[in-house]
Amino acid sequence: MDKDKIDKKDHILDVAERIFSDLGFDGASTRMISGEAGVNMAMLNYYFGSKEGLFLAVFERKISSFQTLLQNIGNDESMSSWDKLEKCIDNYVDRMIVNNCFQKLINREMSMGKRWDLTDKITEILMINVMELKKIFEEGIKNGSFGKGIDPELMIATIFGTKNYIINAPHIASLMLGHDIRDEEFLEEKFKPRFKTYMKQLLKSYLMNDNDYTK
Amino acid sequence: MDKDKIDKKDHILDVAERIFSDLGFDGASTRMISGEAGVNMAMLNYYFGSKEGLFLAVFERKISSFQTLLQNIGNDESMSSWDKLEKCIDNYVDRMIVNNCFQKLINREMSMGKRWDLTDKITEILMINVMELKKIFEEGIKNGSFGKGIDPELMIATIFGTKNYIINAPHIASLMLGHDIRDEEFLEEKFKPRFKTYMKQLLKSYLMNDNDYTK
DNA sequence: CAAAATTAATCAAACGATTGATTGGCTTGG
DNA sequence: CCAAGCCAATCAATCGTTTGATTAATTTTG
Repeated sequence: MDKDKIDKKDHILDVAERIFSDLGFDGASTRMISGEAGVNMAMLNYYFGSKEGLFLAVFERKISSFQTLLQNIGNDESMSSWDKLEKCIDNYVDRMIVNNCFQKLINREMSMGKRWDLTDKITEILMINVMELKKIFEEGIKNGSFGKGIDPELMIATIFGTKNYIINAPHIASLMLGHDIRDEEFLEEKFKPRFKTYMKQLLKSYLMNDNDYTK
Repeated sequence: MDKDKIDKKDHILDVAERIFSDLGFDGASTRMISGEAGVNMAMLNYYFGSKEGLFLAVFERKISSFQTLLQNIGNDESMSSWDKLEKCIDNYVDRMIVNNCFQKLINREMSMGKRWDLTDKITEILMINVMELKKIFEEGIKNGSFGKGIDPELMIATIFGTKNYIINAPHIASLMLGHDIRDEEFLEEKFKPRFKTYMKQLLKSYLMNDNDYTK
């Protein structure tokens, strides 16, 4: 049956995603992935062409679920610029917890200079989110919701950067917060609300200033 | 001469630092490092014992140069809490540019779970900076300079996170800013001042609010 | 319908390349 | 001369990938 084939490919992708996330692209070996997935090594190349093809397949599957999610926030005419921004933040925070292994994987690969075709594809995807935010900021400036003196680009760096910092350095974050960040209950009940609140206050304070720098 | 030996070891460490930073531990090969350093491959093992030994040597050299560099601004009685924070930001931004290769290396290694002895060591170093900032924030809250409702821990995440985002994803950052972030002249003349200004305004807006959340 | 032909899926084995590490001998300064 | 510095050659291991054979499934044909 066709169903079985898809299930098997999906199972391979599940295993590959976990191993890639844990060990990175270089650290993960095709033998390990095939072994853990219970399939013959040659199947990886048979199905996905190459190790890199497998990695891309993992990536594409993951992001296809993202793509549509936040796409239409920006185009919603009924929301104010600030409401859109709030919605984006809620979205990012919720997703960052669920997919933190995968996010780590992306961040690691992005910081690596090599494998240009790969990073190009990742860049392409990430830039969608970036542009989405940028659009909201620029719209907000135009219609006067946000101060004229704000720096949209660096604000984006702050939004993603703060999120990534927590994800990439959970060891440090845990020490800082006085609680293991990987504890799911703590994450869900304490950290997520706190993080959302903080982010919104931080951005709001900055955005609602005119930040006039012509002292 | 002994001097020559030290110079050569140092040169190897220079090259190794750059290559490890660019390609990661797994991605960097001993042949590449030795080749680019212009020494025989066997010399790496002769000097440093192993690839991991070389990696550790890169770290220790860099860390030892850090140790002395960051002195406690926090204990200066003559500065206001805000002035201290400003000074810290200037410090971090300046340093981030100089050592961005190494910073990348640290961030990657921290996000990777393995090599615990190493991450423990890195954590120790990074926590010094974290605690320094935390002290300033808490002092500012206590003496009324900063609003009571602020979230010091997440602010720290924002400061380091924003910085790391630029460093780790220069490809994205460059696209965002419309200019290659690795262009040194642009970095020094345009980006650094802009980044400092943004950071200070962002933090100031947030800190000077009372952020009362009991709506 | 049944036999033959074709295609798809799977496997063990081996491929060439590259990895980090080691050897043994050559060179050289003290 | 002799230890330290150095290097070409080589090691076993592992890497991602390919192969050719085998089985299972599907389609075609008489």
